[in-house]
Amino acid sequence: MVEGAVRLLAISGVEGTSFAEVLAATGAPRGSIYHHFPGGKTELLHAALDLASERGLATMEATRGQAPAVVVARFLDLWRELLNRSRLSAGCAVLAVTVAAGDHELLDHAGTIFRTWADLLADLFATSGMKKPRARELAVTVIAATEGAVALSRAQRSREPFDHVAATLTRLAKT
Amino acid sequence: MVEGAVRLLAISGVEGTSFAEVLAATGAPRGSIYHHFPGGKTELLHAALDLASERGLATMEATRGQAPAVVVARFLDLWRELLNRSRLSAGCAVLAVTVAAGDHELLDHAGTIFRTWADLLADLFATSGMKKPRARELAVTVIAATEGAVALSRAQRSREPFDHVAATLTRLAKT
DNA sequence: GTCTATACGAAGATAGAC
DNA sequence: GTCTATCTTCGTATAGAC
Repeated sequence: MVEGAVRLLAISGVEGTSFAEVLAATGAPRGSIYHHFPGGKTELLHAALDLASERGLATMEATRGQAPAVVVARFLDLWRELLNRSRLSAGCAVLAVTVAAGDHELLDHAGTIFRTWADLLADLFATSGMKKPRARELAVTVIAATEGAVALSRAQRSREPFDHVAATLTRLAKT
Repeated sequence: MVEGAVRLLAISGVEGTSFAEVLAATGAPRGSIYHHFPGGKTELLHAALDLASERGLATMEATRGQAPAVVVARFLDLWRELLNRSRLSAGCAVLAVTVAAGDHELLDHAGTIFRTWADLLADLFATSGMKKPRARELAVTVIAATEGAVALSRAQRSREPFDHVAATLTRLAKT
């Protein structure tokens, strides 16, 4: 169910992620929503954010010890695969929550996730010998540019924006 | 009223941009909504997108003839001012529509706007003598990275992400 | 735990008076 | 053109049976 919420967030945004849609997409039993999520939709969204966050972190962590260019390439792969699998119809669930922002705590949660991602990326870069200020700047840029690129590619139904950004980020990571 | 819709989109997203909110924020008369917008909320959102698009284009066009670094700096100023004025609570209205995506036509409209922005930016770069492939790649990267940076700064309630991205983009435009 | 039924409110949209 | 009132739909949330 949380899995379904992440998928729906990426495709339809927060308002498209209603219980009815989640149930229809996952086949989960209607009667047990408030048994598992006493906090209702807000709690479901928090759980979805945590799941999306975990996946990003795990993918990045798997590249520890490798060169910055490899780390960046793997990060880009993650999003390229999302675009390909969904045929350009899915974006980032965390960004969806950020932009919808019905609730300050949800916005904070999304902000914390972005920060955690940047912390990990910067750490991975620094582990490869990159100086810390530059590692942090590159980490933040990679995340921001990729998030924007995924959104643009989705809106334009073309991978052109993503590919241009990926090329630029790859170059940045190598120099 | 369209003006108010743009503001609300940037702050609260599509679901937060209800007629009630728009009216409360603008003082517009309730009875005339469907007189001016027979198409209802969808039409209002399209109008808001057009207004947001125009503003971006006008700001960029004003830098025609100047060096790429100046064009990029002015583009970044636009968004930095938005973050500052709103005390990090506003984002991009076009991105808000992109992510909410209740309607395919709205998504297409948002995509067209991003493409138009990129076309203009690339043209401005090329006018300064930059080779066309690089001009296009830089244009797309500037837009994607800036959109992502604004979203991240809003979520984290910190201008750090934006400032890092701005520094990187400024460097890219100079080389 | 999961079901059905239902209460409650919010938001989009319409009708008709002025 | 703008007003008030109202209708409908939908989504969240709750209650109580099984």
